[in-house]
Amino acid sequence: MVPRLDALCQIGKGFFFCSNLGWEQVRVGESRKSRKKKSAGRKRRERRSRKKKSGEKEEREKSRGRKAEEKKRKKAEEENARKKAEEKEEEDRKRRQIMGKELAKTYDPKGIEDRLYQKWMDKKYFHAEVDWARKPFTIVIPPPNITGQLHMGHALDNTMQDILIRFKRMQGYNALWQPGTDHASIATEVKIIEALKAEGINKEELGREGFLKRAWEWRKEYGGRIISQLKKMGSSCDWDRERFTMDEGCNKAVNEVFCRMHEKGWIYKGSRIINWCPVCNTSISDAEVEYEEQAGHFWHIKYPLLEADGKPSATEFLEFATTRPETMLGDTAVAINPEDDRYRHLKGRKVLLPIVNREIPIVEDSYVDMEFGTGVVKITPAHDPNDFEVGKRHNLPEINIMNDNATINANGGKFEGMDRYEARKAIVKELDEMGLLVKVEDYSHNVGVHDRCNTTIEPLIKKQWFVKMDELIQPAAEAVKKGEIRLAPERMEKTYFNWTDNIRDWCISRQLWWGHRIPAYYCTQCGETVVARQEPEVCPKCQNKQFTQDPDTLDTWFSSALWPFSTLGWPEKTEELDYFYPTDVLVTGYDIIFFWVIRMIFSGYEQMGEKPFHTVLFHGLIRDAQGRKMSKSLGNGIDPLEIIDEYGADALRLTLVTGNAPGNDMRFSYEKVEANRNFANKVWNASRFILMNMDAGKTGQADGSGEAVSGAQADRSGGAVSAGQTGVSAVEMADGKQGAQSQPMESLEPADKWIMSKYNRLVKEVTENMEHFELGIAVQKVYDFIWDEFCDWYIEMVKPRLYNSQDVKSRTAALWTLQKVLVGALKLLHPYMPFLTEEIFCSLQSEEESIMVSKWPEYEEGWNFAKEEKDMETLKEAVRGIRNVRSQMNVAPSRKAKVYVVSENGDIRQTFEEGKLFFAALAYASDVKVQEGKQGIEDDAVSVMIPGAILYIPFAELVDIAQETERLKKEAKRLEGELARVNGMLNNEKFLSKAPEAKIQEEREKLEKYTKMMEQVKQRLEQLQ
RNA sequence: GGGAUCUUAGCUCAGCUGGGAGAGCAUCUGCCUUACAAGCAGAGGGUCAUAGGUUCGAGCCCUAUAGGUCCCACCA
Repeated sequence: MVPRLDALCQIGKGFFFCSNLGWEQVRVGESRKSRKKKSAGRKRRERRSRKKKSGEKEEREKSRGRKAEEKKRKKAEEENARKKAEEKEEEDRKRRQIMGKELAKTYDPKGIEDRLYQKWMDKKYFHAEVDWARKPFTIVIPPPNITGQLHMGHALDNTMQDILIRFKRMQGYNALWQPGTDHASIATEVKIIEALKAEGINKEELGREGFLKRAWEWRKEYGGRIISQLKKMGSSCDWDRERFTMDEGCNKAVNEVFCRMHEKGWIYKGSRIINWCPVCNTSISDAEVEYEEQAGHFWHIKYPLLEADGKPSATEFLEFATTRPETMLGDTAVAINPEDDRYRHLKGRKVLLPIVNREIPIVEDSYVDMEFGTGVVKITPAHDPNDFEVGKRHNLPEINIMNDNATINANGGKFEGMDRYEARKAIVKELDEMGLLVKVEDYSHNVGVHDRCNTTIEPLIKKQWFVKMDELIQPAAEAVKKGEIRLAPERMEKTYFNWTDNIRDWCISRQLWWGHRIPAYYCTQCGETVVARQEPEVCPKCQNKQFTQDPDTLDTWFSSALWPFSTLGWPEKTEELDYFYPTDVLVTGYDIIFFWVIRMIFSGYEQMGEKPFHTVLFHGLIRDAQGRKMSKSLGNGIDPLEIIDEYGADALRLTLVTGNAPGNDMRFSYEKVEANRNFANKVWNASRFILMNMDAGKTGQADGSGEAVSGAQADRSGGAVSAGQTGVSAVEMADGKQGAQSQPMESLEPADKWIMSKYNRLVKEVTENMEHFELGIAVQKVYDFIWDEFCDWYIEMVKPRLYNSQDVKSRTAALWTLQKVLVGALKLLHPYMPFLTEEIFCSLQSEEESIMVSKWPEYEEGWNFAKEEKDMETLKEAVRGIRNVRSQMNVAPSRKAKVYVVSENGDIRQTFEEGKLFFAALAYASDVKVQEGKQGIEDDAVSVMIPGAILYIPFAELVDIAQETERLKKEAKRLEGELARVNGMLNNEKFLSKAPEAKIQEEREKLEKYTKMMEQVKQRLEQLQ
């Protein structure tokens, strides 16, 4: 039966509830209050219908945009200037439509994001050209795989890079973010093979040529996907410079490096034991092997000792245990520790390898651990890395018993053709029958698997190309030791040194087709190997003219290692290379320190003679809400694009970089994104408020869209007098375009100076944090400033001034400050939330065409106002105190009450006088009386203590004297505690003699403050009695 | 086996060089106050894993212990 309406079905991660209203998605495991749920559902419905409308509008806007584009092209040369103005006007108009009207009460990133990104692209803001007059700042992108889809890891990585690059760009650096993609040799090849399989084609049938053709087609089809996804994130990469690890230039770089290192003797071909993946049919490097705990068995086996007459003993055996009995086919010795007394008598004797019937020696090697098992080890040099070493030391033969697909080869005698696990069974069975199997234990051990396909790797001896590491690694280790390259967080250095100190030669050849072909050529006649940049013409040995190229390709990380300079044009001597290299910061996950970071560093030093970057900024993994790794197999991955679609790119970006220390893993949750989306909305609304008040002045004037003002505005601008005079932008004022108002300082009120002072310090701190790569801390400060200080306090303080059309000067100063601080805060926020900030910025002012190329705010000594800061804190404390008391007594905000401020301190009285207007509004006061004594105040008024003043609120019918006394006693107790603490410190001679003077002074001031307050409380208590 | 890291409010985590414990979410109370209910105002909630030590002073530095996570090496 086909489910109709109201059917519940599961698709992907979420449940979709199908009703005749449409589809609603409710996330699993979400616990919400039903009230909230309902309202959220309503909201969603509203949003949907809104979306629909704006979708239509978008279409209209788009087609309008297209027409404008065409016109633009025609008139381009002659009317450039005029058109620019027109464009701007059009943009402003659109924006006003969105922001000014009631329907835009919430920030909707849809439509805005794509439009702005297109604008940035059109204006070429991302593009960087060599310019010696300016300082460069360069980041090379960790090239995403062409097989890839954007996942949360990319999202984090690229957000961090974009934040840094936008920050530096605004600071005036010539910022280049060099983008590109990685051919990802094995990962891509595996995927193509899968795709071919689905078509019933196998790789060998297709042949190398055909396969590569397919691979390039693949690249064409999927290579661009992740790029377009990065654009959705807002990444400001210089797309004109996009590169690919297998493009012509990178190819050239790879060949050049290979040849140079070969000439130096640092690349060599040799027979070594390597990690072989029998499924991918290729060798892989040590770094590509992962260890997995697997339940297996421990087979205890004994080999008979050989008697003097060459016959196997029936009584003497050598017993040992193994996890891979099948490898016995390749055993060429049995080893004991030379110190082992138990086997002293066996030195020099031989054992008979059963089944194979091969005589093999007993060798002595300190590698054998006497404590472990029986202290006897079978030695299979061809199939175990340790045994290989032992074999080399004792000149043992290496017998390879396996084919490349992990079946037994001819050396395995009758087991030939069997799979390794089949052979294992058969051999164990046979040994058991021969009475040579002592016992079988369950055993859990680590098994090496290929990180790409999870196949158990097989150590094999193969001829492969290697990079000799011991010398190459030295400058790389030194660089970090000396601090020439800084790893952040610092602890990553230990991981780094762990690798440099234990480096082994790097196996770089892969038996794959998709990748850089090794530039080694073999003479078809004499077999001579020639490594050259191009195919040689004649064999230097036998003059033959025919060659075959080495069929192998290079490890994919070989080309990635050259990325910081190959993308800038190396090996050509380009100006870019001169100018942008060394790059500045590399941002990446700590999981590829070994794969990539170290290899870039030694390649940089070796090829360029210089570091590739001065700082590596590491980030952690993004986990799911339960703390699990996001993975395909678990199906717990969250698609960043879905998040962008629902909450906007800015909210996602902010989520990824806040509340998380550098290098630490992070749990991803929808709640966090939601909170940040809410912040975007907060910024949007604060801006909308300011914009409305600016526009209030302009309505009725030139602005044609003036009739669309909201009700709120209409109410306020009722007095047409003020309007025309106060419609002023911050930029206009700051630039002195408003005559006398060009010196706003004089007209600023204490509240204005307070927020300016706070803002000024914010600029300083945020800039410092960002320069130290403390991205999370920096944005947290901006967030707190905007929400807590600017919105919750300053905007509220200033409202009465904005609504009062009589005092033009005061209103103008408030507007100027609002705009100045908002624009500044938006700039600080821009690297994190580029879309939102750009959209608002362009609406707020008409001078600069984009926030992303505007100037980063600077700290200014002249904007510090210590006195105003202190005074405002006093007022805030008074407001909080009153709100607190009212809340405790359950007084509705609509019920205003008179407030008396009593203080003997003239300065404090003045502060309250000056702030009277907003103080009354914030403290729900019908009237504020500031006085020295307590004349006219009823005894039963509620009192609030702040340092230096007592506030009285006469709430006669509400006040319960007993309750009030109780409250004051509580306060007294709290103060008592504080006083005890401060006195404890100040009476401690050691503290006085050793603590810094500033700290002592601080405590003294506190003592004074608390003492005063204590007096006030006591006084008041007496009055109440 | 070697190393790193974490343990802070009910949950997720900040807390930079030691100087009176913070945020978001959740909870409770009151508010549709003319920017924002995706909001406003207020409140509750923590022996900063445990035990020692250094210091006038420790969430922060040192040592040990317990538990979690991760990396490296690898057990034949």
